[in-house]
Amino acid sequence: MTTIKDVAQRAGVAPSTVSYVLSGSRKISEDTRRTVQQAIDELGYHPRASARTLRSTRTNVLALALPRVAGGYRAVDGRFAIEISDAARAHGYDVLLMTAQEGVPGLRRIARSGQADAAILMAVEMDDPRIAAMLELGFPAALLGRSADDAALPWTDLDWEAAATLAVRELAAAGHRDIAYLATTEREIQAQRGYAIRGLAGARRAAPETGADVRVHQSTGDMARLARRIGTLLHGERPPTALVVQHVAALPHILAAVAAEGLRVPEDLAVVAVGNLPDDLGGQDLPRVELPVPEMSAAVTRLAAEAIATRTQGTSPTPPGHLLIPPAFVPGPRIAPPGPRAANA
Amino acid sequence: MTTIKDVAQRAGVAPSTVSYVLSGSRKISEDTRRTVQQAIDELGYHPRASARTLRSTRTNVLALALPRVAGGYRAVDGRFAIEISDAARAHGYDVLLMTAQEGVPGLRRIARSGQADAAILMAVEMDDPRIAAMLELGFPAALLGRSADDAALPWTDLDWEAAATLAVRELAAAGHRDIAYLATTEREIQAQRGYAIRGLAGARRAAPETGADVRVHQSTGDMARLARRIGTLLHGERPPTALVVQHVAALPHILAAVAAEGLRVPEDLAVVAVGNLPDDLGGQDLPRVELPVPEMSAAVTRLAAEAIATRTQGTSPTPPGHLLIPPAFVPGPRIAPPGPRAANA
DNA sequence: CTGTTAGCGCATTCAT
DNA sequence: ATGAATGCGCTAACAG
Repeated sequence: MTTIKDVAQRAGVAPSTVSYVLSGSRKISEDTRRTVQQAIDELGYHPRASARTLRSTRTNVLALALPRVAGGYRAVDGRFAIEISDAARAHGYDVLLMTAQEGVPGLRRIARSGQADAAILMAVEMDDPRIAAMLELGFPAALLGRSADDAALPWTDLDWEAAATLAVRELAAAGHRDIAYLATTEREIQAQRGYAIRGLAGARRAAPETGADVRVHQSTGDMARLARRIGTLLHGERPPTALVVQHVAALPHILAAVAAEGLRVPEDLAVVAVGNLPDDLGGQDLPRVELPVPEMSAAVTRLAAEAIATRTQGTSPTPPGHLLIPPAFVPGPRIAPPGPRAANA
Repeated sequence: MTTIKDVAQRAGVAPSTVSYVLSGSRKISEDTRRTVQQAIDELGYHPRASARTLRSTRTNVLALALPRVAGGYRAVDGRFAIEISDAARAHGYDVLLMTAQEGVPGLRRIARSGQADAAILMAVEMDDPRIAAMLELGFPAALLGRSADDAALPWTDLDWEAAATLAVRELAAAGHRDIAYLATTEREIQAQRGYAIRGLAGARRAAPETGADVRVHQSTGDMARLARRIGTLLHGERPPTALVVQHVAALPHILAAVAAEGLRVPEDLAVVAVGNLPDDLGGQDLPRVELPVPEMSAAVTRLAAEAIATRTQGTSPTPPGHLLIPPAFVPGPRIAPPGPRAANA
C-alpha cells in the first residue's frame, strides 16, 4: 500500500507537506504543490481512511438504520436507502447500511466503535426506542419520519395527516359524499408507525371538515382477506362512490378486487392513492398524493449533516430542526364525479 | 471517549492484557480475565474501529455497488441491498452502500482508501468495466449477476437462460403452441445486462426445443408504447395463447393492457412471469419462475467473504468460485390450457 | 512565508 | 503478563 511517506519521498518533500497539499489548510508554493500533486497521481495515492479517522474522529460515514423486517420487505425502504445514499454523497458522506434487525444494539455498536458520524433512522415509530438510545449515547441522528416527540431529534416527514385530508377534500370537491378510506395495515397501525397513525387521524378529521361521510377501514397484508374486506366495504347500504387508498403496496390487488366486484375505475368508483412512491402506482395512472422521496431524502441527510456540525462545534443545545412537507395533489386523470351507482343508494 | 488504556487502568493491568482478553488470542488467567471484563462492562468500552483497522488492515466492511440509476429506480436493487446487508452481518461484516453513479471512480476511492475489505457488484453487465477495475486494484470482489467472463471474478446468478426456457417448456407441456415472450426492456438489452441477454437466448432456444412457435418481443419502459405493443402482439394472424413476461416490473401494466384487449387471464391467455421478486407479483397469483433473492444474496456474500480470506492468505490464485442457480417453477394456479381463442386462429 | 520535525490518536502483537 | 514498536495521517510548534 502506498502511504503519504511514499508520496513525500517521490516528490522530495516532507510528509507534512503532502498533507498540507491535500488538506489545503495552509499555503504551499505553486511549485511544490505541482510536484506533490504529480507524485500523488503517479502513485495513485489515496489517504487511508482509518488513519484519518483515528486522528480526526470523523468518519464521513452516515449509518442508515432500516427497520427490522417484521412484516416482510417494503419497497419504500429500498427506494429511500438508494436516494439517501445519493444525497449523502453530495454532502461528502458514505452510507453504512444497517438492517437493524439488531435494533438498538446494532446502533450502539456502530456509535461506540466510531464507525459513523451520525445515524439516520428510518421507519420511525411514534415512541421509538432508538431515539432514546441516540440521545443517551450523545450520537447525532436525524429521523426519516415523525415520532411522538417533535423536539427530541431533527426529523422530516410528509404531513400525513394533511395528505389524508387533502385526498378526501379533493374527492369531496368533485362531488363525492360517500367516501371510503382504506388505511395502512393493522400491523403498521399497531406498531405505531407515525405515518399510519397520522394518516388515520387525517382521514377522520376530513369528515367534519368536508361534510362527507368518510368511513375508515384498516387494511391487511393478507391479500385474500383484503379482497373480501373490499367486497364488504363496497356493498354497505350506502356504498362509497370514492375510495382513498393509503395502503399503496396493495394497490394492484385492491384494483383487481374492485374490478372483480364489477366496478370500473373511475366511472363507478373514483380511486385516489396516498403516499405512493413516485413512478410506482402498480400499473394505473390515478390521482394521488405522492410520497416526496427526493425531498425527504435530501432533508434528512441535511439534518444529519447539521447535527454533526452542531455537535462538533459543541454549541449550546440548538433546538433540532425539522421539515414537515406539505402534501401535493397530483390530479392524474381528472377525478370522476360520483357515478350512476350513487343514484342506487 | 473511553479507550483501552482506561480499561487497563481500572482493571490494574496493562493495555495489552486487555487486548488479549478481547481477542482471546492468548491465554489469560481466569482471575484477571474477570477483572478486565468487569472494567469493560462498567465503562461500556468498545474498541475504536479506526484504530483496529489501521493496525490490522481489516475493516469488516463490504462495499455494495448499486447500479448507476440511468433507467430510474428498480425495486429489485433495494431488495437485494437489504437482503445482502443481513447476510453480511451473519458473516460479521457491515455494508457500505455505493450508489455508484460515480461508477468505477467511486469503487476506486473505497478500495484505495481502505474503507472496505471487498466489493459486491450489483447489476453486472456482460462486459462490465468495474470487473477490470477490481482486478487491476487487486481488490477482492464478488458479482451479483453473471458477466461474459465466468473466470474473472466469483459470481452468482439465476440461470436466466434455463429460466426462460423452463417457462416456455411448462407452457408447451400444457398444450400451448403459440407463445409470446416479452423480454426485458430495450434499454436493459442494449446495456448488455446479463439477465437480459441470457433471458433472450433462453427464449429463443425454447422454440426448437419444444416445437412451439415462440415469438420474442422486447419491452419498453414507456407504458403507453408498451400497451400498444401488447395490443399488436395479441392480434397477429396466429395470436398467442400464452405469454411469458420477463419484464416483471411492468406486470400490472401488462395485465391491464391484456384486460383492455378483452382477454381474460388465464382463460384466454395464460401468463407466466420470469424473474419476479418473491412476494411481489403486482397483484396477481401467476405461475412463475421467481428470482431467488435470498439464495443469491447469501451466495454473493459468502463468495465475497471467501475472496477476502483467499487474498489474506496470499494463497496461489484460487480459481474464483461461483453458483449458477437452477430455476424453479412455481405453478401458482395451474397453467390453463389453450383457450377457445386458439380455435379462431 | 514555506517547509520540516515531532508527537499524537488507539489497538495489536512481538519480544522480554 | 508487560513494555515497546507499529500502522498512517494530522497539525502544533519550530526553523529556515
